[in-house]
Amino acid sequence: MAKTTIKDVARIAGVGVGTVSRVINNSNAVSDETRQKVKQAIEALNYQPNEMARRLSLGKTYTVSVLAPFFTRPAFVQRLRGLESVFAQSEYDFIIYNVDSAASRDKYFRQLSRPERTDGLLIMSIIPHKEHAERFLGSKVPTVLVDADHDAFTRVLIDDLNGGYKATNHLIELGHRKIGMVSDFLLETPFNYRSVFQRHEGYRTALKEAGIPFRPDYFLQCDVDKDAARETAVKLLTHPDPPTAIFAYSDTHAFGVLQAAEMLNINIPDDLSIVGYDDIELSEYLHLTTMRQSLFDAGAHGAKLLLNLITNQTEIIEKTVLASKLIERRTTAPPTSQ
Amino acid sequence: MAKTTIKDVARIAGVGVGTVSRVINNSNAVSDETRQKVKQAIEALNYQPNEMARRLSLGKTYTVSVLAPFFTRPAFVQRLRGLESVFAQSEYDFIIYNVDSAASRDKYFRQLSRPERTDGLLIMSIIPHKEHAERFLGSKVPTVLVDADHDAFTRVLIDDLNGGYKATNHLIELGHRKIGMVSDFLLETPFNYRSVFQRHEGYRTALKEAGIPFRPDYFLQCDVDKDAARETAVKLLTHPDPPTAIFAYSDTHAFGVLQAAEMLNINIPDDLSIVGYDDIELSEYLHLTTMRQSLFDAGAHGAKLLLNLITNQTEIIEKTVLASKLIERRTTAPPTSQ
DNA sequence: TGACTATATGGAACCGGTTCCATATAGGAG
DNA sequence: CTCCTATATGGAACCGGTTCCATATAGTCA
Repeated sequence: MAKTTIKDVARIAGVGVGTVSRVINNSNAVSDETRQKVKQAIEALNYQPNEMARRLSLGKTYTVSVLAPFFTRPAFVQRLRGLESVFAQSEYDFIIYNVDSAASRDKYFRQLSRPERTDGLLIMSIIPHKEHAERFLGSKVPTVLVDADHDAFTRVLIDDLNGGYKATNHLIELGHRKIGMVSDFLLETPFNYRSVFQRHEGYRTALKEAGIPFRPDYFLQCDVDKDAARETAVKLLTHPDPPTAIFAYSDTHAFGVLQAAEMLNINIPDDLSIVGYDDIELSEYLHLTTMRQSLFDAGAHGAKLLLNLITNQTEIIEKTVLASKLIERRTTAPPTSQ
Repeated sequence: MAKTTIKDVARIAGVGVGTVSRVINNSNAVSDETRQKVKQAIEALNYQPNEMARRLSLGKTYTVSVLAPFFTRPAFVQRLRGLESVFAQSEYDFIIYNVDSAASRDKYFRQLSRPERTDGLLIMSIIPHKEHAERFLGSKVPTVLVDADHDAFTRVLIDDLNGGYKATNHLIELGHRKIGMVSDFLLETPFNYRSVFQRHEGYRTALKEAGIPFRPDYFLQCDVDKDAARETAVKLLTHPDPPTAIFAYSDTHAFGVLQAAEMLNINIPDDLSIVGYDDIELSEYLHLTTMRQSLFDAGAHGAKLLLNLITNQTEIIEKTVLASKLIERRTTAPPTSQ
């Protein structure tokens, strides 16, 4: 059986194509009688409109593009779940573009900053440069940032500054004075993680308030990768004057630190306290004290904002900041020695 | 600036639209001279063809649909990574449809079994019923199954039968005779996980070969959910005659069992051995002995098969079976008591 | 009853590509 | 030099919808 088109329906129902179209989009005035005829014809032919023709005609893509670096990392997956829960209810498909290099980022930014390519853009954890930002704003593609800050865009943020502060302060309140941080790279990333800066900033603010000087030798940077974090943590823990507590940029980093401690026979939490960040699923198993951020909510909220932007074409820029919360488990305790 | 179309390019280059189209699709014979003129015009106008118009005209969607239940579970995410690595290189977008109920499965199956809706279908861990299978085959939408078995489709499988066998046999070789299994639901799922049956089958075969009778009271079923698994494991471990070893359907199940053991002060691996399945990232941290399956490879291979099917329209049905491999860590040991 | 208005409907034009077909031109063979 | 063929190219028709515009019909009011 050949594809059935709107013409077939019109013929069977004995009406014009315009009328069929009106029935499908239940728009305007169509008499009940005609509506019935058309609906029966649609039923009889098992007709479904061709999506591509519809999109071309309407000048819409009914597609939302999600740009995410390393979308399979636990924190991203949680946010994706949030996105999915919203987009699945809408008439928009969402396509994930995995950004794993500056080159792929630029390629996707170039391709997707055209309204004829996508109806909306959701960018995760990548701060657009000046050049990119101008392109997006000029192109009028509705854009929402999640976990990336830029004044010109509607965005959903986690209060990483406060989160970094609270994590560090928790260690200080337990009595720690020698507090290291294992961070993601502060400068050398093509993705401009805003959260890296902010958590670092919060860490330093907490130290400062407590009158603890910042020690560059206590602040090490490495990739979001358990093995890299383990090696980095080994360096920190074999320091001649090692810290008694470590704030890790992510739970993944924290797991590397845990592994390093295990290798070096350092007892957790007696000889070393660890605070992570994210509260991914895994963290509960490992009893990791960590900062919980509502990743699912951040994703879901970002998706809602984007759909709203698409339908309402508003110029209003919204900034939502979600809080993180300390979840105390078993990797932090007052320092024993010293 | 208004959208630039192929007509604008034709006008600027002083040629017809047909010629521009030929240059874009670098097809057929176009003289070098003309080709240059057109390319310059494209460059000058920063022209990019409208994807929707192209798709309508070609009668293709350039879209591949991925159906996955619970796509954020670790095992699925790993497979998705594999898919992404292949599709990103191709000209196809891939759209993920999250199947979380029989209703959503049926809805997506109905929608997507039309060639005008999608160019290809990749179904994960869902075995199509007779009715669905017929629909797909009739519709001629190229379809590949990953982790789901059906004679009529090209598919990528893990050898779960052998995997279940090897996992159980490992416990038997260590000297265990009282071996329980914490499984996913064998019957009550709308998704027909093939792997559930197969691992169960492998488990029973290994027992049988060792002359150990199957005990229904040692075989418990629950969702792929750490908390559910914990509760189920508690039941098993507070049995009057508890098993000395447990084979868990998934690593997620295994973590629930680990938690239950911790709650009940049962020592791992001295008082209880545990084997999981999947070898997700988390498993290494927890030193879980488990069956590693190459999830990434399964996804990547499935994607390649699908692209191949789309371009070559072959009728040949391929069946690929990937092996699982025992990774021995620290949750298995010979039984101490009895 | 006639004029005017509101409602319902058919169908052409359009969205922006691709492709087929007709035609023009150049080059080669006889 | 003429005829034939291969190559290059322009442009109409088409993909399958939506929407605007023109028209027909029914209903309202004086």
